[in-house]
Amino acid sequence: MSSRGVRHDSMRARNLAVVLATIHRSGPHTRASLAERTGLTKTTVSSLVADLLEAGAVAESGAVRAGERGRPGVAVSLSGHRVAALGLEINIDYLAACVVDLTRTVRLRRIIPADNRNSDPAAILESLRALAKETTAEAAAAGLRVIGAALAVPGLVEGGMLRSAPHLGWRDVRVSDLVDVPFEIDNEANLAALGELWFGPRESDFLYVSGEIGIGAGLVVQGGVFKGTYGLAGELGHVVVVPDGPGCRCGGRGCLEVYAGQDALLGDLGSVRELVGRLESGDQAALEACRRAGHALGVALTSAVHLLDPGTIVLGGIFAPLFPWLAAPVSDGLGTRLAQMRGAPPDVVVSATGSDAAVLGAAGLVIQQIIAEPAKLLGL
Amino acid sequence: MSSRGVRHDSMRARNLAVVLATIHRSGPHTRASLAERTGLTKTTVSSLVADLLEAGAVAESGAVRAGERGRPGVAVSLSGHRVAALGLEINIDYLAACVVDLTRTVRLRRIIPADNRNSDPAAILESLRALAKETTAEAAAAGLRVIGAALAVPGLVEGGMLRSAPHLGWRDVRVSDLVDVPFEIDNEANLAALGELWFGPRESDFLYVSGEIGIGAGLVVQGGVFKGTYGLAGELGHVVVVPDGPGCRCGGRGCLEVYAGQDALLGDLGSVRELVGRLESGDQAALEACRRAGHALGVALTSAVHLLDPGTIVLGGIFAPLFPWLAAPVSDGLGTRLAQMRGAPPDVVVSATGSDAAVLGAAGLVIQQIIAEPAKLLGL
DNA sequence: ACTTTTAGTCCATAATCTGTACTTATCCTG
DNA sequence: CAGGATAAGTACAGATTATGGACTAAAAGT
Repeated sequence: MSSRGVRHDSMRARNLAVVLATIHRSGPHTRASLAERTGLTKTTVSSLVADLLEAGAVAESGAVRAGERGRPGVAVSLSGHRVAALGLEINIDYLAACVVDLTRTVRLRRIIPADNRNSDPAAILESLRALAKETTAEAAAAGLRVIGAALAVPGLVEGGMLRSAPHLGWRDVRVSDLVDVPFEIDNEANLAALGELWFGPRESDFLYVSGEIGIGAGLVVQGGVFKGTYGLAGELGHVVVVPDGPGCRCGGRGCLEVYAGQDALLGDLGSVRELVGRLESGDQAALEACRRAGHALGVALTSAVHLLDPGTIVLGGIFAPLFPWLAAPVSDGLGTRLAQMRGAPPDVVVSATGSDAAVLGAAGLVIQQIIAEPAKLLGL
Repeated sequence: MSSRGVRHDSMRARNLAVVLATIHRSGPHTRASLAERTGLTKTTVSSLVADLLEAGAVAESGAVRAGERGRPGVAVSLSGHRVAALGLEINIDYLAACVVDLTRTVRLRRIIPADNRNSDPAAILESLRALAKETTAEAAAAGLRVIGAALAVPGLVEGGMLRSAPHLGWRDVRVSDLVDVPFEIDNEANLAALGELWFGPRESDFLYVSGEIGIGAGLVVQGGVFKGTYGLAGELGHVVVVPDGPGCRCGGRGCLEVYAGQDALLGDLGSVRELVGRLESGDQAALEACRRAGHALGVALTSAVHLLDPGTIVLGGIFAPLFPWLAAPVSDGLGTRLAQMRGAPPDVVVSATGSDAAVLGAAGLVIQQIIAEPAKLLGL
């Protein structure tokens, strides 16, 4: 809770952020239109823009004629050529890194396949450090200064510490000294949801459903992920579908995960790719498995919609490739169950960012912080 | 989205709010301790406090000795003697009003019994206007200036307009000219949740469950109610308990409301009071009805906890008097279902504000706005 | 060429906060 | 009980930042 008073320097910091955020939200602006938008005077805006130019956050990009007459303004837009953010990801079977510039353009992408199940944290983190160093150097060669980084991990994060990552077999791992710029760590599902927000075609608030071995969900609202009191919100996989159904590893019964988790969907099959193959060739057992999962997903999402009221539902993770077969049963379930309560049920759409969502979200998180607090991160 | 720049006057407005909020959150402070807390200088704080004193928002209340030695400071605390807020409520069988001062002390309370089912909006609003006028006058007689009002209604509110209130039989009613101070209108369940926050013993975030004819819930997080994209969040009553259970008026099947709504609980009985009587005398049918409802509530709340992760669950509305019989089945259900996923399930407690929650929440909303923007509402 | 219009800058002024010095009030010590 | 130590609160000059009107710049229309 920010209970700090506003001093002169924080006033200026705030105004720098307001100007930068305005450019970020609604594209290139002239100083004059920025002044109108922000309610500041042209003089003040000029001075703020001068600082942002010097810091490399924005660039002038040619003349714009606003009305019919008069001197044309100079467009000021985000600069994609000076500062950048590093996104990192540790997952079950790979390490990934990406560099994203201020305009949210992906400038670099690296993936190292690896088997990280039940692995030694120290060794993996050493590889990740090397990857980060290499990627940062490559970015520097392209003229980009990496000024912040974030890491996505498949586990529960609390206070900058990885509390537990069951699939990696890690517990209470502190990740530090990974890079020599400000650094953050967050849950993969949360960051994937943000990746979809910033790198997908999303506009309004939505619920990102991430099917993996478990099923998670990230509610994106007002540009952030809703986390709950203990950071445990969004456990869609354990929403009750059948109150006295089969037992689940969580201790409950009839959870969504039992019906639509990766194990339930794949059955004897080895991979999602294999399942898609079967589905494409019309295999009845595979089609039936998808129908059942879709139905259960529809029931769980009905509860989620009543509680969270998201504008859109985005299916990601392994649900993305299965979307053609899941969409109908899910939408139908939502449609009939929600019919009377609201004009129309939320749209159910497929994730646009696919398996890159989490790394991109990590880099995007840093970009968002730069735009929210340019003075702090750009040293103004 | 506040994209306005900070000017000199908004800097001062913000600092007035910071000082007032600090006093509000952590009790009386001396100017010196306010300076330390807010990061402002003693000089600035003195000047801000002078303005707040003049506006009647705070009062000096005697000396405090902070350490062992030195000049004692003067305690500055919220003033309960100058400005106040008016809370109003329209419900099925009454109109209510209350006046609350800045310290959130209830100074006045009025209830007019009435049968408002399928009523004429104009007539009811006329009674309410009279009630508001009367109450404001009475407050004035006690030296309190009412500087804002809010109204709680049992229905869906959108953009300052009452879209629909099924139990009143109202649709698209615009409420205006009710009082001659800034005025707001909001949903009864939301305001009841806030009432519990501000007038009950709550500290952290919680989920307020309001049992009425339907079952609503308000998730209180960071001092506000989470509303969702279309303001429809918190419909706990239609969370799916049994996917192919009996049909519900919402179009779904097996919703919580079917098992734990007022109709399901009361059965042939006429009122909650009657049900409580039966329960107290050990009536088996009544006990069984409560057990069933409690079990269903436990299932629905399990889903809610997985999605929303509230720290505490507060049972209000008709669930409050039934709490002794509901608590065990609800807690047991949550406990077994949530066992593996988290250290402990959220506490399930009874509402402390009872049926006053909504009017109090309405008045509290205004108080909160005064504290959040003193410059605006106190004319500084 | 002259007017109109809009963009952007200059500079004196205004609003607000800061920092140091000062006054006030209390307790402690000898 | 005088003198010192300590802390609260105030006064005032100074620093920072935004404002507002005047000014310059660049384009279009006449």
